[in-house]
Amino acid sequence: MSARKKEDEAREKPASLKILADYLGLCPATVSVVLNDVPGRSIPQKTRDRVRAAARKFNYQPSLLARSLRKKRTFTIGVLVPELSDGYHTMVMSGIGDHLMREGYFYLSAHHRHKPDMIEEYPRILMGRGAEGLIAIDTALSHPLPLPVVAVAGHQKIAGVTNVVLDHLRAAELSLGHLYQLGHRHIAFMRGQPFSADSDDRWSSIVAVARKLNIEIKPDLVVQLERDLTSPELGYPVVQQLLQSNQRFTAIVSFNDIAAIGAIRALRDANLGVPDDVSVFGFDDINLSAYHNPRITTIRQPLRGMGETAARILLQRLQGFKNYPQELAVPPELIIRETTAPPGKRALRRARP
Amino acid sequence: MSARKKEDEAREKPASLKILADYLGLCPATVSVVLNDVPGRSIPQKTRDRVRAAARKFNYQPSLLARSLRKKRTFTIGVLVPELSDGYHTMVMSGIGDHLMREGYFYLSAHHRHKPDMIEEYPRILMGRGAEGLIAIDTALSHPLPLPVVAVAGHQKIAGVTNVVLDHLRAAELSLGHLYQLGHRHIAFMRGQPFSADSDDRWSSIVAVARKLNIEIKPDLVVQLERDLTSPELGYPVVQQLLQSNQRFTAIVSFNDIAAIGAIRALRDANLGVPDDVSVFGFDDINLSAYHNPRITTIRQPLRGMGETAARILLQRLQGFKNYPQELAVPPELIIRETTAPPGKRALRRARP
DNA sequence: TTCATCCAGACAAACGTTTGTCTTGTAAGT
DNA sequence: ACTTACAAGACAAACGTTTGTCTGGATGAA
Repeated sequence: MSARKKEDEAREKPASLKILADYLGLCPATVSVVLNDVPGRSIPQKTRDRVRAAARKFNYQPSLLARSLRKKRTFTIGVLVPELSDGYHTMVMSGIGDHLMREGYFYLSAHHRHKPDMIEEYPRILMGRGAEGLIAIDTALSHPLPLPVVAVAGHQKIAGVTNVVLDHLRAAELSLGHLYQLGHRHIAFMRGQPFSADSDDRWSSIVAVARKLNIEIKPDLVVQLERDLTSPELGYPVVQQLLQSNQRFTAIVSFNDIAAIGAIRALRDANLGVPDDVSVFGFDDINLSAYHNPRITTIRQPLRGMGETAARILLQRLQGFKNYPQELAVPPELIIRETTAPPGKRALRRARP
Repeated sequence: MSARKKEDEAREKPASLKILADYLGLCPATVSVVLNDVPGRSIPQKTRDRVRAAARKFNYQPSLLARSLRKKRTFTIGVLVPELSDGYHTMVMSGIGDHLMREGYFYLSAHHRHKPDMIEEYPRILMGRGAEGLIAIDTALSHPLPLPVVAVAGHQKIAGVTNVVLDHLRAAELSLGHLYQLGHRHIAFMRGQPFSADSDDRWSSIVAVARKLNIEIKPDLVVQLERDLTSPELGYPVVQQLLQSNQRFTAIVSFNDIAAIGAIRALRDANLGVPDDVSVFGFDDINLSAYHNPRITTIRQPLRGMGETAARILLQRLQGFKNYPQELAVPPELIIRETTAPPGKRALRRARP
């Protein structure tokens, strides 16, 4: 009986303020005042209780649409992301979502698959839907927008856009430093896809650090990722290509962990052991890197933390905080596992036929 | 100059219908009529052109808030999900997002981490925010809701909720059939966490198929996942526990691929080879299963397809389609890779000390 | 009694749209 | 010249809130 009643209530559409007011013999404004605890209004406690009881009884849920229209606050953020099923993006989104929901905001997400027309169109649509601010993950924004924007892994400096980025120089120091210390001098590199926001920064940092360490970057040992994939298949063919060049190398610096997994597989399929013959260095430290076989040595990006940071900055900006940073670099962390070791002999032997 | 102008426009907040109307010397209603191509209204082409030109000039973007309030359509869906960073959920969400955006809908997602009070609260909030329907992924809804709901991997039959589920019986036939055919008779099982919607269905299907195949399920060879994790750490300790029981088994049926990876690692750490000593059977076929070392034999759930199906059904229901199915089972697929092989000798030897 | 005060709540306008109805002005038909 | 008809657009109400102002009545003080 009581369960049945509860069920019925849950089935009903929430009542409007007017219905509630009619039922109570009050006017909608008064009901609104009570339910929102508007200060400076004198409503006797008895009436307040009646109103609250009725609200419960009718399962009243204010329409955020109407409220937003009136108050010009929606507590909604737009999130732009290239792809929903990718580990990097979802990790960042997870941090974003955590922080936003904790602060009472919701978010609309839109994925654009790096298509420029969508990247152009979605911010407008999201604004039309009341987004108060935007967070863009790995998205190549091209011009300023009339609302606060925070970009994660954005590489452009755009007015009004706060960039939350990894400290790529530090990351390159950690990765190349580690390999150098192990004794590697002949290192192959994988460059990220042109559409990926981090690609250029990460590459120029590597170039800078390699120069500092006196590591030569041979053009033949640099391969370029092209495909828009989120599976290890990404890294497989380029490493095959690398092997066919027959150049000597003892280590590969992969663009990310996913590609590193593909790289390891390509090496294995070519009968090369990791790390016995070739060391592989990942990037990101996704969930699975620690459980891959062999466990992947990598640079950890605090992805969830970057998402939270992005959300936090955006909310601060929404609250009128003016002196927001134009860029915020977060420090990477070196995670040494099993895919790196001192240079192997077979790879060298193989390179001198 | 032109670029500069374009930039300025992009910086401006979109103008309202009233501003446009004032500028044009028309009334807002007329402008609305033109921009929406309302049929049955006679507006001369000349005026139409003027209106459209002005809309472009002022970068007009209709407020979906206001429109929704008036039309009582928001083209917004609420998505309930336990966790944003999990591969299973994001894969399904990816399918959902694809279909919804293709059809001009946006979605608000909310993650609840399996907390009952949030699962109770969020649907209300999402409704308040104008969600026309809900998609719940792996979420234990407890009662009917006053709007169309589609559940992916939901295990309850609830009025008004369409369940999109995997055909678990078929999945069990495929997995156990495969192991049986290889010669396995002593099989260990991993049961999913109690809060995971699929756990019970999957288990009862396994029990049913095992009975049919005359495979005995020994209580000592059944371990229960408890922790709310999305990393392989999930499967590690339970397999250690299994090994300590010192019971003979030649194969493990894991609850999912993530846990299978943890299981493989636990076996390896106990000096047992996969599949030489013990076969491991996964579930889900996540991106990385094909690239894990060894490649994981598993059941593929068409996750993205399930997401798309869920979104499609929901949209059909929103369009007033009444004869929607109460449940829709999608067929799994057996993916044979490297973690299963005929029973190993060492595992048997080990079990008879 | 006569103000002034204050309480409780009503009233109205506004947010930005959409849509049904009404009004003008012009052109065509008789 | 007088309807009739239609084109072009104005007008108003509505969606569900919020918020500033206003009012009627009760209460208190002088």
